[in-house]
Amino acid sequence: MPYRPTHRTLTRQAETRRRILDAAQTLVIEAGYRGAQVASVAKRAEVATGTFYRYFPSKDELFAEVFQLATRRELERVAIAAHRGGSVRQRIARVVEVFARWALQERSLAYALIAEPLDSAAGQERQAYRRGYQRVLKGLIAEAVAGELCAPVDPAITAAFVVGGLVEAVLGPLSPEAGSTDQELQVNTLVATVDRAIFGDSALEGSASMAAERAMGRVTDGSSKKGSGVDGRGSSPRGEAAPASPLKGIKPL
Amino acid sequence: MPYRPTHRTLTRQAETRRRILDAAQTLVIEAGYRGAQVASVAKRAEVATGTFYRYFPSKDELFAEVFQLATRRELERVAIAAHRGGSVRQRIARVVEVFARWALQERSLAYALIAEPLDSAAGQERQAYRRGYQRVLKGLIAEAVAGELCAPVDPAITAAFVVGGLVEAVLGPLSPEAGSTDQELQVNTLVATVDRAIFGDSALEGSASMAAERAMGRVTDGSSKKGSGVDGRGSSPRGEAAPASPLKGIKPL
DNA sequence: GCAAGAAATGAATCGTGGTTCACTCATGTG
DNA sequence: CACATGAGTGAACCACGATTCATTTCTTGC
Repeated sequence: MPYRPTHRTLTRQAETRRRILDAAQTLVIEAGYRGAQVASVAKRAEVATGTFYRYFPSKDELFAEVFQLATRRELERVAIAAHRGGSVRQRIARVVEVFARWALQERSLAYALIAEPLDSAAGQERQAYRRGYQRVLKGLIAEAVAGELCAPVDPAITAAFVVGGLVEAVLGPLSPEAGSTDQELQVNTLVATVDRAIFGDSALEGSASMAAERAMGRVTDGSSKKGSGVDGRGSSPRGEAAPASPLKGIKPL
Repeated sequence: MPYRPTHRTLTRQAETRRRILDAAQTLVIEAGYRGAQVASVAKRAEVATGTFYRYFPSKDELFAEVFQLATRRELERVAIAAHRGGSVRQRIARVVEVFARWALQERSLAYALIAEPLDSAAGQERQAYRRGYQRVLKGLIAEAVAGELCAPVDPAITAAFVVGGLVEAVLGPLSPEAGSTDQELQVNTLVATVDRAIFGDSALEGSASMAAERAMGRVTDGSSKKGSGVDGRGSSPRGEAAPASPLKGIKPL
């Protein structure tokens, strides 16, 4: 009975599998899901396209796994942030902080993971992050409502609102210039905004992450006028209170 | 010089053009952009595919126009809501209300217009709505900040946050069951949430739309416990304050 | 070294969907 | 009516990208 996979062989195969997964993730980060064709992934992993199908049944399966790995890793961090001690309010602030910091840091991956348009594909899998994140927030908000720490808002709707808001605010204009803004400041702004959306504007009590307090401190700081320098992109020179036609950029026709 | 288009001919051509546009919009509403291939549009408009290219240079151009028409129509309504009298706070509430009500009513169109993943295509055009809507809110928020009616938040970031939040909260789970929730209630909840996110939780003063006040009134209504019946989808039976693992639905692997 | 499989390969295949084009039909003009 | 020219047609074409498969190249056990 000639041939039976030996240890060395199995090891090499495992390595190949990992190489393909890595190549896929790298490509997603560099070029988005759209730029990650099977051919490119295979090339990057230094195998032939045919070999790819020896390790994965389809492209979808591959990316389902890629997204799952990244998603799981990140959701775990968020979950931890949600459970480490402190008041609900502090925990919410921490969760937002963890998310915002990660998204700003690993912008490309975060974008591919939760914001990039991908029609069919592993789209289902991809939504796991959003859903999971929403679930964490929903739990925290429900806890706050139950403890009468905030107005009796609907946890599900509010959680959805917050997640959508964060994603848009952080990843919305995925313009070329990435580090154009003071990250720290942006994170604090978002923490404060979420805090206000859920708890209103009474001052944050405890300590812990302090992020919210810091940002809100800026707020009561009489020196600031508005605009505050954080702009998301150096768009309009002034945050004019003027109407600013919403139809700009839309051809009259 | 034989032949020169007569009036009747020109009229018929204009009609054909409109038929194609209508067919395209209808298809987008019914099947999303993905289900709107040139062949389908042509068939629906009762012309041959070749004829289509006699009226539009490309599929992209067609949908750019389709999106533009819908976008412009809707943005105008929002802009009007933003300018009709009342305090800034009231106007913001009205803008949110107009948006939310429209999105809930014309769910499919709204989804295709601002939430459906569409990779390349007329994607640029499509973003016009989001951007325009953001611009309106940014203006209003800047006005509020200038008048010191709210904390000196960053108008751009806050506007992005609000738009993203609304889109997610209204169109996020575009599940089959559309009218599963009390629309009015959902609108009020959102108006209240946005109001809180921008102005904190002091009571809304004026009158006008009153939507926010109504929703906030519910809030101080001692009878409601939490959950409030509005859930976005009949997910978990109870909005348990418990952790609720965020990793649910993600295979261990 | 050698035969029996397994693994790797990449060119060919297939499906999808936008775009073209050779042709027919309709409509004006003299 | 006869002809010129635009309009309409739909089958063919093309690009792109996932998947397959006949062929070649290892691996293993003797």
